[in-house]
Amino acid sequence: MEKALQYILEGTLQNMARPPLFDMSLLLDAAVRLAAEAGPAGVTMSAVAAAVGAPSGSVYHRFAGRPALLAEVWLRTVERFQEGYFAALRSAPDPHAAGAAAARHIVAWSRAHPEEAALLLYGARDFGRDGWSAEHAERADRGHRRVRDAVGALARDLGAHTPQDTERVSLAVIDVPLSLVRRHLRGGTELPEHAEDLAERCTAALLAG
Amino acid sequence: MEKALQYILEGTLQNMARPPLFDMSLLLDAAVRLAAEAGPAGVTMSAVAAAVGAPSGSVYHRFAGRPALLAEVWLRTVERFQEGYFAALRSAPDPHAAGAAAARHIVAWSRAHPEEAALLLYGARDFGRDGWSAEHAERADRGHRRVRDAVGALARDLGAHTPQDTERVSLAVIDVPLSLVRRHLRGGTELPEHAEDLAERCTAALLAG
DNA sequence: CCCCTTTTGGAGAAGGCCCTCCAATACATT
DNA sequence: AATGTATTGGAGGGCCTTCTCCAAAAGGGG
Repeated sequence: MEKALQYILEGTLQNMARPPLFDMSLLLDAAVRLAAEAGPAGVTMSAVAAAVGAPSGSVYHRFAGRPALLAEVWLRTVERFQEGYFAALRSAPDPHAAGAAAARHIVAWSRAHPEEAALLLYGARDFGRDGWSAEHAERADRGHRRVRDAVGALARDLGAHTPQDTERVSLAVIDVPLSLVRRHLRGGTELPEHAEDLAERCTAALLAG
Repeated sequence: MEKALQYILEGTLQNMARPPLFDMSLLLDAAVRLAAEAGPAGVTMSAVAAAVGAPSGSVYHRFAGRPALLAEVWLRTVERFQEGYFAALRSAPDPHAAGAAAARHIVAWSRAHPEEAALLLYGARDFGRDGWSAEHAERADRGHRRVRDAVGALARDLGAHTPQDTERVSLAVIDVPLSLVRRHLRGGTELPEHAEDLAERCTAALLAG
């Protein structure tokens, strides 16, 4: 009865069907693992299937093709990250405090989700963005705009006037913390305990200077 | 006669042979172009051959295989970049001035060599470093150590004591300027005129703070 | 117990890529 | 002109990947 309700909510009226053994999130989890290990090139349809023990048909049942799979794994990761990132950016009325929270969030989230963070260090282009469907491209654009607007608002709160000022704020609250993460993830070492402190300090220096 | 001298200097004694139509640097140039367009995955042996109109045999005559080609294109690019980078780091006795020069060099070099700069935004791992020969791995290690030592020396001149201080200096003179380049190269826009100024300013803020 | 639907399980075609191999070639020297 | 050598030019095998297709399976609802 509860299952039925769930199916109705999802739009599946009529009769019930065989429950999935390999659902979308399971396949995406495997794709994340593969991408973290060997980069986007390692995310092949057959590798994902093999990673979860599924036949290739099941992968194609969930995703229209490799471009769709790459788009979904990239977008899910970015959107999961952004969820907390926007919250951090709005966590304080003082823009300096908000910037510090944003910087800490990037480092803390990457420490908690190292494999997904490894994905963020690539770009949508590396995940075949040029071949994505219009819907996937639109999702990516929407996320991109949201970040741009949020950082732009922060820059205004900080008294930024020129495009250079805005770019400096972007570097401070996005690129510098990400660089810190990249430095350790690429080096194979874990993020040290003080990484959040260092990120916050660098961000503050950039916002001030 | 001059050719003979050149051959002798290169160690080719004995008889002269057919001059190459597709030499190593020509093939590497094509590989750089391909990597800038489609990432390391786009650098296939057949794509490089097709890009210069050579038969695949000529590519294999120069490179033992795809891992060797990827290693050479990566190492040549990194070493070309480092050449000027070390000079900039040593261009002034004052460490703040040296850091500023280093930051400006990263941006200026990337503007002058956008395709090679696009390579630098990846990592050796993306170019298959795990499968490189011992010689190629050693070349990569040597370059890595030289950078580490040079930045470490700069950090000492700046009075850095803790590992965090050194890491902050690395961020200032390497990662922040690179992030600025990445931001524009990935966005498809050219580096603006003021990019060097912005990089220098950000680096100075990080070195101070 | 039967029905309906989704999902599984896997075979196989098509195409791309890595790499090998070898005869033909072109050229500086003698 | 003859020689010796590095290089070209390209055919082809083996492997991996993407993608299609379809019969069999599985399970909730009537």
